[in-house]
Amino acid sequence: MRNHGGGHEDLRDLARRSFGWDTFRPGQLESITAAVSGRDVLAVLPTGGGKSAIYQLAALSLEGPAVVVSPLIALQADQLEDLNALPGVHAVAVNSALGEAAQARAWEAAAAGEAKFLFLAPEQLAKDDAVERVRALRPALFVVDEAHCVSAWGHDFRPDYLRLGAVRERIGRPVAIALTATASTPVREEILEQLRMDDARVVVRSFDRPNLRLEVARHHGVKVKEKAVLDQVAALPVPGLLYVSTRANAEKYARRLGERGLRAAAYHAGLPASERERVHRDFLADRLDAVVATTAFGMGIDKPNVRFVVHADIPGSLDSYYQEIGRAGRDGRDAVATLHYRSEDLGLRSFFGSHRADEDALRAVLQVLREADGPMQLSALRQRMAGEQPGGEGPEGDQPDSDQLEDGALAFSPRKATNAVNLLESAGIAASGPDGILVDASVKIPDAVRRAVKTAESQARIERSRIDMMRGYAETGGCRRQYLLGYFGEDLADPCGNCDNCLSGTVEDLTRTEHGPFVLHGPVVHAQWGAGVVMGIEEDRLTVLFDSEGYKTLSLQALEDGRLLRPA
DNA sequence: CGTCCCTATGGTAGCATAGGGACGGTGCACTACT
Repeated sequence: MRNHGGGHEDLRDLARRSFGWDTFRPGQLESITAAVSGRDVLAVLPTGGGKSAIYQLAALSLEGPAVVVSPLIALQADQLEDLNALPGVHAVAVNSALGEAAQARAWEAAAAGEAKFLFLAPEQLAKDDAVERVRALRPALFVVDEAHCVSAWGHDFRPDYLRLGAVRERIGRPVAIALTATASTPVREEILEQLRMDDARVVVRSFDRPNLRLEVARHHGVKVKEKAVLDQVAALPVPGLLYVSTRANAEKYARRLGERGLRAAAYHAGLPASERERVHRDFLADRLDAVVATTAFGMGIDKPNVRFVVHADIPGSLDSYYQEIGRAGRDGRDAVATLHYRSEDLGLRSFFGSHRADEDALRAVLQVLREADGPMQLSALRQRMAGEQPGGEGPEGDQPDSDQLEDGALAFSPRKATNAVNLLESAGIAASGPDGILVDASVKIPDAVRRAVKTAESQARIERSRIDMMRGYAETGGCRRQYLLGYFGEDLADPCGNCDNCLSGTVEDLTRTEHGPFVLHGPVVHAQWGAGVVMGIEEDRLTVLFDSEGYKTLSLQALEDGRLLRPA
C-alpha cells in the first residue's frame, strides 16, 4: 500500500493538508489504513484521541461519499461545522430539525457528488426512500459514530440501531467504521455482530485515566447520602458534573447547591430545548460551577477542565459509569470521580433494565411474516403492525405502544414492531438480507415465541449481571482502577495509588493472572452456563463472562474438584 | 425494586405511623393543531 491511495505517506500528506497535523495519535493510522484498504474497523479510542479524524481521513482518501450514522442531531451539527470548515470539503445532514426544503437540498448535494459526508440518525435509515437514496450514492464508507449506542439503545429504546447491519447490506455493503470511546468485551462483540463486521480490524487503546481519583462513599440512609453529596460538591474545586438517576433529583440537587452559593443548573430531557441549550453553553463557557444531570447530559461534551464527576446515584453498568467519569480531567490535571453508593439504589437500575418480551407483538410479527410471500421489508411490516393500509407510515411519537383495532387485531407502534423483529432475529427465527426479513416457517408460532422469550430472558440476565459488576466496583476492597480496567479487559499490574482503597493503605493486591488451571482472559466451560472467558482472578474467586448469562462470580473453593468449571 | 406522597387510622387534641398507589431514563421523527 505504498505510494498510492492510502499509503502511509499519502495519509500523512492528507493529514497535514487537511488538519495541519504532523503526527498521528495512537491507533489512528492503523485504523485509517485498514479502512482504506477495504477492511472493516472497530476503533475504541479515548475521547480526544481523534476518532473523527479516522473516518474523515479515510473518506477523503477514497472515492465516493461516507455515510455517517450519528445518534444525536446536535452531534451531527457539530461534525458538519468541523467538516465544512475544511477547505474543499462539503458535508450535509438529513434530519427532522431541517425543513423539507433543506432536506431536499441535502439529498441533492449528496446525489450530485458535491457532499463527501452525509450524516443520518439510524431512524432515517428505517425509511425505504432514504435507504434507496443512500444506495444510489454508492457510498465508500458506512460510519457508525458512538457505536456503543448499538448495544446500549438497540435492544429497546432505539431499535433502529439493531437494523444497521441489514441496512448496510441494502446499500451495497460499504466498508464499515465503528467508533466509540467506551466498549467492554461483550459490547465490542455485539457491535461487530450487529453491524455484520466479519474479520474487522479491532483497534483498542488503553482505558486508563491515571489523573482521575476514584472514590466510593458508602451510605445507608437516603438523607445521609444526600447531605454527603452536597457537602462534597460544595467543597470541591469547580466546575464539575453531578449525575443523578431521576429528573426530580436533578432539580432538587441543583436547588440545594444553589442555596449553598454554587452556580448550579439541572439538566434532563424534560426541560425545554432552549433551557438545555443554555445550560450546555453556560457550562462550556465556565458560567456554571456544576451541572446536575441525568444521563441526558454528556454525549459530545468535550470540556477540558471538568474537575469532578460525582454520582449521587449509581449507574446501571460500568460501561455507563466509565463513560460518565471520562468527562472529568480531560486536560490531564487532577480530577475526582466519586460514587455515592447505597445498595438500594440498584433497585431503580434493575427496573430500568427490566424489559420483558411482548408476546403479543411477537405473535403478530410472526403471523405477518408468515403470510408474506417471501422476504418483507421492515417498513412494510411496521405499516401492517400499525394496522394501516400500505401507503403511509403511522406516527411514532407519543402514541400508545399497542391498541385494539376495529377488526379485533392489535396495533403496535413501530418501536414495538421493530423490537419484536430484532428479538426474533436474535433468537435465530428470522433473518434479514437485502430483500427484507425472512422467517423460518418450519418453527411453529408458539415455539418461536417461546424461543424469543428465552432469548429475551438471557438478555435480561446479562443486563442484570452488568449491574452486579457495577455493584462489585462499589463494594470491592481492592484497587478500584484494577477492577475498572479489568472489566474492560485491561490488566493493571499494580494497585494504582490513586483510588480510595489504595490511599487508605488497606488495599490488598487481589488480582492475579492465574490460579490453578485458570488463566486470566482464558476460555472456560461451565457445566450449566456453557462457554465463557475469565475476566478476573481474585484471592478467593473468579469472575467469568458467560455468553448467555453475562458476568458471574464463582468461589474458587467451589471449583476445586474441577467438575463445575474447566478451561476450554 | 425503592421512594414519595397522599390518605386513613389511631387514640385523643396535635401528630405518629401504616398502607396503597404512582412513578422512575435516554431521542429520533411525525402529526395535528395553534
